[in-house]
Amino acid sequence: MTHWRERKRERTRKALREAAFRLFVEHGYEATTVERIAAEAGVSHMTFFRYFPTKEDVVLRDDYDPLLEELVRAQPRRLPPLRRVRDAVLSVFPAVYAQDRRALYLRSRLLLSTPILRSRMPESLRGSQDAFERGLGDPSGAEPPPLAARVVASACVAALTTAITAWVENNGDTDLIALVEEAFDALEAPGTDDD
Amino acid sequence: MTHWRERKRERTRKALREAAFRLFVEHGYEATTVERIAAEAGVSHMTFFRYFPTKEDVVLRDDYDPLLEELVRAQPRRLPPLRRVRDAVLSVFPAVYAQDRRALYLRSRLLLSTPILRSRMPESLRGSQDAFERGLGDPSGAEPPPLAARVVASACVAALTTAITAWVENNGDTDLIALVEEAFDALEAPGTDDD
DNA sequence: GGAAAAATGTTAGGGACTAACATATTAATG
DNA sequence: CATTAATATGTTAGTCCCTAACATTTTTCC
Repeated sequence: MTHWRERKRERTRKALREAAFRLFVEHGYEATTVERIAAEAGVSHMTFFRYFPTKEDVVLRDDYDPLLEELVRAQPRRLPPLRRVRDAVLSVFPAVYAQDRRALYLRSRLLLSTPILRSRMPESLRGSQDAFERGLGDPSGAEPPPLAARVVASACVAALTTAITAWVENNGDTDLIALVEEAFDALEAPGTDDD
Repeated sequence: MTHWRERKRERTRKALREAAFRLFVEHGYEATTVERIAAEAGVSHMTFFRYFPTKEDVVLRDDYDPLLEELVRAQPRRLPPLRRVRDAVLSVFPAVYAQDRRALYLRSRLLLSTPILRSRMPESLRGSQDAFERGLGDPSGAEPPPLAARVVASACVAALTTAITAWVENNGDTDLIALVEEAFDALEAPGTDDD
C-alpha cells in the first residue's frame, strides 16, 4: 500500500473535525480552544492548523460545490436560469436532507447561533454561488459569467440561506424542503404581494 | 455647552476611522496594527476597542440602515416588494454615488480584496437586509416579516453586492448606477435567458 | 470648588495563529 | 536491511487581537 499516508491523513482530519464538533456542541464554540481540540484528537495544536487554516474552517468547510455545478449544468438550457438552479438543488437536496437531517440541523444551528461563524456563513456559501454561476455560464468556462447569471446565483444562495435560517429558527420542526420551495417560489414570482 | 462630551467622542471616533483607513490603504489591512491606528489618532489601543468592538468594524460599520428602512416603507404599497426596494435604493443612491464615489470605491475595494473583510461583508450587509425586511413588512413591526419578504430582501442585498463587486472588478470605470439597475432587472425578470 | 460620572490609560493576560527549527515517521532506493 | 529523502508532527518562542481590572484623568453637575 503506497497510500498509507493519505489514509492516515484522512483519519486525523476526521478525528479533528469530530472532536471539534463534539466540543463545540457541548461547551460552545468560543469556549472551546484549539489546544483542546487538538488534544482530544491526539495531536498538537500545530497539526490542527496544518489541516485547517483557521478554527472556523472546521465548521465552515464542505465539499458539495463541484456536484452542484455539474447538476446545474446538466439542466436543460431552455429553462430559465433560476429554474435550472432550483431543479438542480432540489434534485439532490431531499436525499441529503432525509439522510443527515439531524447533523445538518446541529451544524446549521451552531453556525447561526455563533456570531463569528454566522458572519462567515456567506463566505462558505460563496463557493456554492460560484458553482451556480459556472453551472449557468459558458460550459467552456472561457469567459466570466454575465451579470445576470451572477445575480441569479447570488439570489439563489440568498434564498437558500433564508430558508435554512427560518428552518433553524423553527427548531427544525417544519419541513425544510417545503421552505426551500417556498423561498424559490418567492424568487420566481417577485411581483406577488406578501402576506 | 452640555454636549462637549459627545462632540469630543465624535472627533475621536472620526480620527480613529480616518487614521485606520489611511493606514489600511497605504500599508494594507493585515499589516496595520491596532496599536498603530490608536497611536496615529493620539489615543491608546484600549480606547480604540471602546469605540469599535473589533478591528474589522472600523471598515464594516456604516449607518444607512434606518434611512433605507424608512425609504422602503415610504414606497407605495401597491407596488410589488421588489420594486419598492429598488425604487427606495435608487431614490438615494445616485446622490451618495455622485458625492462620495472615490471613497466608496476605495472602501469597496479594500473590503473585497481583504479576505477577512470580504468574508464579513455580508454580515455588514445583514443590517441592510433587516432594514429592507422591516420596510417591507408590517409597519407596526409587531409580527416577523413573512418568508417572501425576507427572500426578496436577501435577494436585493445579493443583487446590490453583485453589482458593487462587478463595479470594483472593473476598477470603478463603469457607471455603478447602471450596474445596480441591471442587477435589479435581472432579479425582476429571472425568466429571461442570459447572454 | 468638590463630588459624581465618564473617558482614558496602564498593565497583565488569554487565545488564535505563524515561523523556525528539531524530531519522528514513512517511502523509495541500493 | 540500511540509508537516504520526503513528509508529518512536535516544540518553542513570538506577534497580534482582544479582554479584565484597576488607576488616572477629564468633564459635568451641584
